[in-house]
Amino acid sequence: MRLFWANGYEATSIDDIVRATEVGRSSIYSSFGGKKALFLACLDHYSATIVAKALAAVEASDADLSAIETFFTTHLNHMKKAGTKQRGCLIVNTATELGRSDADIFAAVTAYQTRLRTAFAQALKNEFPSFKGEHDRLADHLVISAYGLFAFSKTCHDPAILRQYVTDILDHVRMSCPSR
Amino acid sequence: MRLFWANGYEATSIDDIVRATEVGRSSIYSSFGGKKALFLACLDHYSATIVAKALAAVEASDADLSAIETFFTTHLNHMKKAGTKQRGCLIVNTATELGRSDADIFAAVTAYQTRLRTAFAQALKNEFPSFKGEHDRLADHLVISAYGLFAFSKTCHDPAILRQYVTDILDHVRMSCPSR
DNA sequence: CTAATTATGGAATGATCGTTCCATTAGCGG
DNA sequence: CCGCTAATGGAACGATCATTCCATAATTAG
Repeated sequence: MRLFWANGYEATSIDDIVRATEVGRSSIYSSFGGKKALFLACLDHYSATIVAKALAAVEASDADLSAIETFFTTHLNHMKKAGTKQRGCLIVNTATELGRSDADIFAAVTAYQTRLRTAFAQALKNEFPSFKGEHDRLADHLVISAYGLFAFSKTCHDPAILRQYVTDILDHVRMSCPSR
Repeated sequence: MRLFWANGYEATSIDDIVRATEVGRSSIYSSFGGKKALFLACLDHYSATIVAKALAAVEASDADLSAIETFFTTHLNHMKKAGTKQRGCLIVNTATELGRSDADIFAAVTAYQTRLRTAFAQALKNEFPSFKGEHDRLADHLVISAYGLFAFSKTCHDPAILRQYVTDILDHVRMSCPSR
């Protein structure tokens, strides 16, 4: 998964994976069936581990705006630790690299988008119960902003710029809410 | 250029280019030297044509906020026309696919980022002359938002969502300015 | 018109791609 | 301990990758 995450789908070969792990080619093909199936399994595993951890607070039943803030700052910390070797987000990388060229991969990416959007929308509903009908719109805004943060961080990991962007997003959400 | 734009660097082979154009392999290698050099030339050409056209209003000496709006809505129209075959932005695609793995390509991507940021900052200075010191911060915000819009549009081209996002960004800029 | 130079189509090269095959090994029920 | 099934290491396959080479065609100079 780390190789796909760092280098992308096309740039990662089965040989790379065999070299990086202790498992042989035969085992990979008997377990997964092929490169695309292996990649789909990596997307699933990424969603079940990395995404699940990052979204844990947001997907909690009592999530509020601070949970959304946690989601973004969690990734800011990851980026700060990664230094010059930024991997961004595997799903966002996949979305921009492969787009809709493969139906199965596209479905996995869309599932991630929906998961993110749903979690954000629910947290916004908890935080701003009276803000009827605008939760989904704001959730979309947050999803696209997350895409921007991940894509941008692949080539610029200046913590000041990234942190400022997250602050701006959250300010924008607060400014859009009815309590102001 | 269109092939790199639509399919990415790794997924585009020299054979693909030979097949798609009327020019032979030999001519490509004698003119450019290799795949990477050809790709760098495509990045330059993209910047000189597509980016130049999209940024024309923003890079004008009298650019203001409406010029920035034009930049975003121009791309919204391109996306609407492209339908299900979204290419996004060649530079953003390159940034997320290759990141910092190649120094020359990274330099080209960084040049684009700087160009975008500088143009946005100047337009903001024209629009809000008294908004001292915050132009660069807002310009960074717009650059990352553009990245998000391009990356997101590769897998979701719902015009309503994309247009709403652009509207939200511009509202956010206006809300951040001192005239309110 | 001819000779020298440049440009180009297309075959050939070695490397690497994803995938398959097989011979060997390991695990295990009897 | 034996025989069977499952797992695995590694060679081999055809396809395709980026690149090079060469023989020919086009162009230009004299």
